[in-house]
Amino acid sequence: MNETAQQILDVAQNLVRNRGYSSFSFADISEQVGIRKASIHYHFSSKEELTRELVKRYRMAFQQTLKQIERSNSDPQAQLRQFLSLYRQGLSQSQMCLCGILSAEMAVLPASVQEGVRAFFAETQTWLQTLIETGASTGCLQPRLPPKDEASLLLASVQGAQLIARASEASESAFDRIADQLLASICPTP
Amino acid sequence: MNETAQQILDVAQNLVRNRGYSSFSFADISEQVGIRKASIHYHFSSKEELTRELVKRYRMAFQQTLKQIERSNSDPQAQLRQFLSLYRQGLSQSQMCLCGILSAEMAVLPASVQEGVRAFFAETQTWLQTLIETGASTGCLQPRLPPKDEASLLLASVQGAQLIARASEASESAFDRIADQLLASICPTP
DNA sequence: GATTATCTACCTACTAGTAGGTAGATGTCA
DNA sequence: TGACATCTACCTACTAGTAGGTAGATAATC
Repeated sequence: MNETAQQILDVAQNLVRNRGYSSFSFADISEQVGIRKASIHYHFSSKEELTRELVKRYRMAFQQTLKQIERSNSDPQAQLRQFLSLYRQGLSQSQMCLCGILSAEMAVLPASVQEGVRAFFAETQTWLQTLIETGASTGCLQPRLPPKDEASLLLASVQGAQLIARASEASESAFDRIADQLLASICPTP
Repeated sequence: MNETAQQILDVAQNLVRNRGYSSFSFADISEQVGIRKASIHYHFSSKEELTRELVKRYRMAFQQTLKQIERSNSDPQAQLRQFLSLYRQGLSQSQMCLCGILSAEMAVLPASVQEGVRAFFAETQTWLQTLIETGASTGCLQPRLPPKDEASLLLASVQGAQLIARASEASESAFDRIADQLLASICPTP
């Protein structure tokens, strides 16, 4: 994948995270990248393929980030905090998670893209679940729900926060207090 | 507003809650209602007006439901439980809240529709906040966050749960456990 | 080294199809 | 007769995608 293809994906990612799948067009991309609409088809044969590659790249980058979080924090509590800050970042740019906004449009996505989105959520939920299980076994964390449900709650909360941020003044500071509360609810009470 | 207009809104609401604003068309509505595409324009001059009316009707119905919840439960805790069950219902039909899915597409909505969506979130958050404040003052509830933040957390969680339900197997039973946990976190510990 | 062929990355010009929307005729009641 | 509701037939603007071509870099052959 060459530089132009990467640039196309970069632009597409911004467009999707702002407007969604149905509302981004080859014309939009062509304008921002500075090549003709038809030339996009040289790099990606269809909108489906482009979006499939976009989700694939996003998933890989996200997994890399999660691995990075693991490496730089031995403490599960700190890892969780850093995970939450990932979503706070998106929120502060009023951008949703790519797979979050795609999830809202699930019904109109090509099957192959749906698959990628589902995989993203499975991966992310598994990572959170494992983290919580590890933390629970060492006593760093004290989940009140089964780790799987605790992971669901965390994921739903951060995705929901990004979603409603576009329509309510759920400010960044509110996100911070909510994140603290979410953390507190699975950390051992001192 | 006559019967046909109501029927158009009914169909439109289902379409939007499944596919979103950009992906529903007059052709879809015409097919399901059984009238010609052009005839829709007799009832609603534009897509913008149709969606504006749709959001307006949804907000009014939602406020009515909230009032109904107040009337049938004196206990704030029970009211909260019923509010959560409202969102569980949507989830079990894999339908998002109308304003939830519209929020994801905020950037491409006509200004007048954006306004309605923002109003919905303001109203709903206010209702939750007032409920929590009332519960706190009578001791029925013991919020750990400022009522406003607690309301944000609840709203973000239920909206997020509906969002990710489309792409992950966050089952209804998971929602129930999460709802219980959310309730437990603002109820006095016995 | 020059010729030939192939490949890369783009272009212009077009297609079929769909979007929301409009004008004006037609039917259907009270 | 007149208001209401729906129709046919159309429009413009835009969508993803295609056909066919081109300049220039790269590789293969003589």
